[in-house]
Amino acid sequence: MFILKRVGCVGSIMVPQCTSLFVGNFSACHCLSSTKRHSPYSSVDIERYSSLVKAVMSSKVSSQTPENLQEEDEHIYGPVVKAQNPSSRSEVRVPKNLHPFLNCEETVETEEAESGPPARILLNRGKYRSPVPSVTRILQQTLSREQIFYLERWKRKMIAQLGEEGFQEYSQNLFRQGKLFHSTVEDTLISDATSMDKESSEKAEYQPDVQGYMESISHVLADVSAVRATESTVQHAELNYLGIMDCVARYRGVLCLIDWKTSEKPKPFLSNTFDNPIQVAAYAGALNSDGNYKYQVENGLIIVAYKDGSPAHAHQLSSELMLKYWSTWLLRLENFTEQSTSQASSSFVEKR
DNA sequence: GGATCCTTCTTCTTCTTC
Repeated sequence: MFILKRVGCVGSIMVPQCTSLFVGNFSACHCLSSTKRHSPYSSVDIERYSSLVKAVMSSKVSSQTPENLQEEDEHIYGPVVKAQNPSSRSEVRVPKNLHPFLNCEETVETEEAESGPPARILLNRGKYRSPVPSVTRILQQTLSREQIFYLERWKRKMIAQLGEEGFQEYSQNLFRQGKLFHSTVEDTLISDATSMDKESSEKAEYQPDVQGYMESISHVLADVSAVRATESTVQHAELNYLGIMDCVARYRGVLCLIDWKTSEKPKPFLSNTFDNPIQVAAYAGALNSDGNYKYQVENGLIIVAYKDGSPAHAHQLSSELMLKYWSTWLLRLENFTEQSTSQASSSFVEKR
């Protein structure tokens, strides 16, 4: 098989640059192309230029072959992760335990008093790792092979650019900005909820690092009302997981579980947000089963804020979408549980 | 004071033709 890579120009002669398989067999390649249509190659005096063609092909200008490209890729990005075959991909996996998203025993009570400061239930954990895993830990430990591959590749690229220390600094800075942004949003929401004069906070001065992000979400904040909870712990007793949700409030009149995000890249589509919708569904499902909250949520909202102040993207998750992501969450939870049990049993065997 | 936990982010691209 001959693979035509690109057409280069040498002097006034058009020379097809093929992979190494092509070298020394110009006529065969020529025949392939001439069967389709009359091309400029047909007028090339093959005998006369064969040495030139060989010289060009053996030069170091284009020494790439599929073999060394793969080698190079493996060196830079690690071994190739093969995509799933279409038949297995089309199979729709359904969680074994299709737990309801809404707690049917409780009535969906959303009309209760919505004034006063928002609830904030702090995480109260023991001294050592609790047997209840968190949403973040579960999502991190059940990433797909594809996600792990792209994340690792990105990390290697960044380290190549910034160096190990530079990358550490860069990551820490992203986390620091994210945390600062979250606490600033929370402060703003609490002060808006407790203050009668909402206008005053709209002209607030923020720390330079979050000024752009706050500007970015200003149009979203204008649509947020009746904040019921901020940075509050939710726990699903039956499914055994917990987490800290960002916010519950009305967005354009609809009660939503809101997750604030910062991003360097624009994320105009929900698909750009990776596992964020699953995270939101996981928190909402936990909240709906958690007796500390006297209401339930059926909708979600992911707000992606940008440092340059450009308008944040707001991805609203309808109740149908939330159910879809709830189902995905249940699968991830199942995977996590299976992993934990197999790890526990293997360490038990090792100890014995 | 030290250790631990939950978060905070990061991925989905690369060349052919006008």
